[in-house]
Order: sequence, then C-alpha cells, then structure tokens
Amino acid sequence: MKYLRQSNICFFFVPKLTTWLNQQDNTMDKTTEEKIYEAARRIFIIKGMEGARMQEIADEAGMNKALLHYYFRSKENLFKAVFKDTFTKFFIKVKDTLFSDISAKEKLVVFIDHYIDLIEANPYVPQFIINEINRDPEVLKSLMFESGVEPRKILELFLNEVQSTNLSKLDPRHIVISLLGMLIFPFVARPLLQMVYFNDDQEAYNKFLSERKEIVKNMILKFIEA
Amino acid sequence: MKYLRQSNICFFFVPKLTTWLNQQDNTMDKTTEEKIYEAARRIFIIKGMEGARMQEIADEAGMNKALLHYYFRSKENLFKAVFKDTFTKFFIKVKDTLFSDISAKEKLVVFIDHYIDLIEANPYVPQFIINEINRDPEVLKSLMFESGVEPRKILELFLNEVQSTNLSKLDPRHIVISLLGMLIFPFVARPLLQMVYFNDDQEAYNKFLSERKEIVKNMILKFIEA
DNA sequence: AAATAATTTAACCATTCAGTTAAATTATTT
DNA sequence: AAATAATTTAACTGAATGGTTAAATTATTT
Repeated sequence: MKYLRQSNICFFFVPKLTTWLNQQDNTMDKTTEEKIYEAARRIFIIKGMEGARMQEIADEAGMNKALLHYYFRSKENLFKAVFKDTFTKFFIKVKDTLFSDISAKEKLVVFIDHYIDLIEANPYVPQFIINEINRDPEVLKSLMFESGVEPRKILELFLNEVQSTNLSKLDPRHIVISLLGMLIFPFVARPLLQMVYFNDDQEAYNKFLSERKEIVKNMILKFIEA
Repeated sequence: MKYLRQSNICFFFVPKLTTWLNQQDNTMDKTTEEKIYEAARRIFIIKGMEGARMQEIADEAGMNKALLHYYFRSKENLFKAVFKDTFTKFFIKVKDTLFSDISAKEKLVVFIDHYIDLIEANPYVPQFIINEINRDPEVLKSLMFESGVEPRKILELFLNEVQSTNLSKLDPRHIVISLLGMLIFPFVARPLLQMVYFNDDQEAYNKFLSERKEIVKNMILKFIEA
C-alpha cells in the first residue's frame, strides 16, 4: 500500500518493506522513493515549501514529476516528511545533550561542540526550521506530540539542574537563548554579515565561524561564572 | 509620470508631487499610493515576496488589484520599494549609532537600547530582511550602493575604534555578531522558543523579552572587560 | 463648459503550478 | 507462460496568479 505514510497520525519516511527485504537496495543504489525524498530535502531547505516547485524536485531527482505524487501523494506530504525528519535530527541532538548525565557546565560545552558541527554540516537548516515554524506554529505542536517530547519536561529538567548547581543568578533561559542566538545567527544571516563585516570575503567568514566554537564557549562560561 | 519610480537606478517610495503640493493630503487621509504601499508592507513582511498575493495586498488596501499595477507597475517593484524602505530604516539606526561621537562602550549600550526598541516595534522585520537577503544577496549590494553606505568604512571605523580603546582582545566582530544574535534571535525564533522554553506562554515570553535589554547589556559589558 | 488627464473598475488573458490519468513498461507472483 | 501488481511516462486538467485592457468615473486644466 503505497500511501501508508499519509496517515494523519504519522508522517515519517519509511523505506518500502520490499526494499528492506531486498538486501541489494542497501548497497550503492537508492530507491526511487529515497531519491525523491533527498532531492526534495535539498530543494525545500533552500527554497521552502512555497518557493519550491515539484518540477524542480523531479528534475533534481532525475525523474518524472508524477512519481512525486505516486510516492508521496502531495507536495504538502512530501514537505512534511522532509521537515519532520530534519527537525527531529536537530532536536534530538539538543535533547540528547540535555538529558545526558554530565554536569550542566559540561553540557553547555558539549552542546556547543555538537551544535556548531551540526549547523556547519547543515547551514541552511536552522532558517528552514525557523521559517516553517513561523509560517505554521501548529506544526511544532504536532511534532512535539508525535516525538513524545514534552517541552515542559525539558524546561523543568533544565531549570532544576541549573538551580541546584547555582551556576548563575540569571534565569537560565537567558543563557540558553543567548547561546542559541550566538550559535545560529551567524549562519542564518551569513550573506548580510559577510558583506557588512567581512568585505564579502567567504574565506574570512569561514575562518570567523571556525573560531566561534572556542569563543562562544568562553563567552558562555563567563556568563555563568557569577 | 506615474512610473518614474521604476527606473533601474533608483527604487524608493516618493509621494506624488501633487500630493506634496496639496497640503490636504498631509492630514488624516493618505493617498491611494500610500495605502497600497502600507498594505504591501504589512503583507510582504509576514509572507515574503513569494508568499504574498497581489489580490491579498489589494484586499488589505481596500481597493482594486489593477491599481497596484497602475502605481507600482509590478509585484517586484512594489516589493523592492517596501524592502528598501524597511531595510534603510533598520540599517540607518545601526549606522547612526556607529558613527556617533560617543565611546565604543557607550555606543554598545545605546545601540542595544535603540535596537531592542526598533525590533519590539517591528518584530517580523529582522526575519523579513534576512530572508530576502538570503534569497537574493545581490539586493544587498545594490542597496548599499544606492544608500552610499560602504561596508568597508563601517568595518574600518569599528575596528579602529575598538582597537584604539583596547576594549577587548577579541576580534570585535565576534562581539557585534554575538550581540546581534542575542538581540535578534529571540524575536526571529519566537514561536519555537516560546513553546519549548515558556510553555507557549505569551505573557511570560514578553516579560522575558523586556528583561533582555539589561541582561544583554550586562553580558556584552562582561565580554569586553578583558 | 469643454477638454484633458488621472484614477478606478470589472473582466479578461497567459502562464505557472500542483495534481491526475490512461497507457506503457517493468517487476513479481502464480 | 500468463496473470497480476508496481512503477513509470507523456499528456492533460483546473485553479491560482501576476499582469493587462477598455471603459467608466473623477479630478484637473484650459
């Protein structure tokens, strides 16, 4: 049943059962469906839901446009699969660090390391996620529900830990959100910042970004040493 | 000549000469053109160039869609007028603070005050500007050219001043970009942050934002006290 | 008052776009 | 081998969209 994934309950990318059983597909070749998905991901991340064209995705995948509908039923379904998968990858990283067993201070340092690596590997994704959630905040609610992640638990865990270790007198959300801003903003606003502050020099901006890991760590640790 | 503004050299919103001469138009009533422009601004800022519909802008202005073309010739011209005006307002604020006569330290404090006020009054504008520049980085080059602002001079002035006062051993761009991230990101990513960290409580998030002025000042001053 | 210009309107056009379909092809099952 | 199912394709449909136009209305000029 090719439209199983269009259930209103669950939007996620699942390779076909026959693909899974057929070990040959776990080699160099990807299925048609996977190719479509990955082409869609590349186009949607850059152009967003409304800017992307189904024909362009089909061209990127190297196949007929009707196949997109055959496998995913609609543009919206395809987009939701891409968004959910992408968001989950980013959010899981955050959540795993937060729920790990190390100290809050170590968590921040580890988080910065992992997060910058993640953004460097996917520089357009933060804006893609922010734009989509701003376009339709309900999508975030349904994602939280589906992933079983409760924002309140994240918040409580974080507040309790920071409070118990007395790291700082500040509301820790100021620290976290400042941290996120310092990490994400230079990637999201790159064309503007590169031109205004780096003479549109791509190499110089890359160097600037690579320096940020240590600098942001130092800044954050300075914040919390109250 | 109603299409004067479509010159390739200059895109800016100018009230009609007859409007200027006719003092009555400087009262409560706005011209048709101004109404279209402001409706376009409201729609473009929220939905962007591709998401906005000309019919929707016409509806927002309360008039026939053909009038949009009569006054602005095309969707793109209308958008450019809105973008240029909006960007200029934001950028002028930054530039004025930077070129003022006070010390670098005072500049940072004043900048934070002015900038948060500006963003609070126009919460969707930062993302609007970032999205458009990311969509078409060339638009920024032409805007810089038209406004006579040279990014290099901004950079040099800033670097020289920070260097001469020996505020910090850091490359000052790290400070400025961190500052911008801490200021802008909480507005740009509001739906996400509000849900994850504030239980989707709008009042709590507003309170959080109002606290940020002082907190960001303290953080920044801590950065530069080397 | 008449002529001219500017503004406004309803209706329309051409293109773009997501989505659909019948038929052909390929793969799988019996 | 034949039947059945899945996949793929070229062509098409209907809606949405930016843009245009002729005509009517209003404003301004002579």
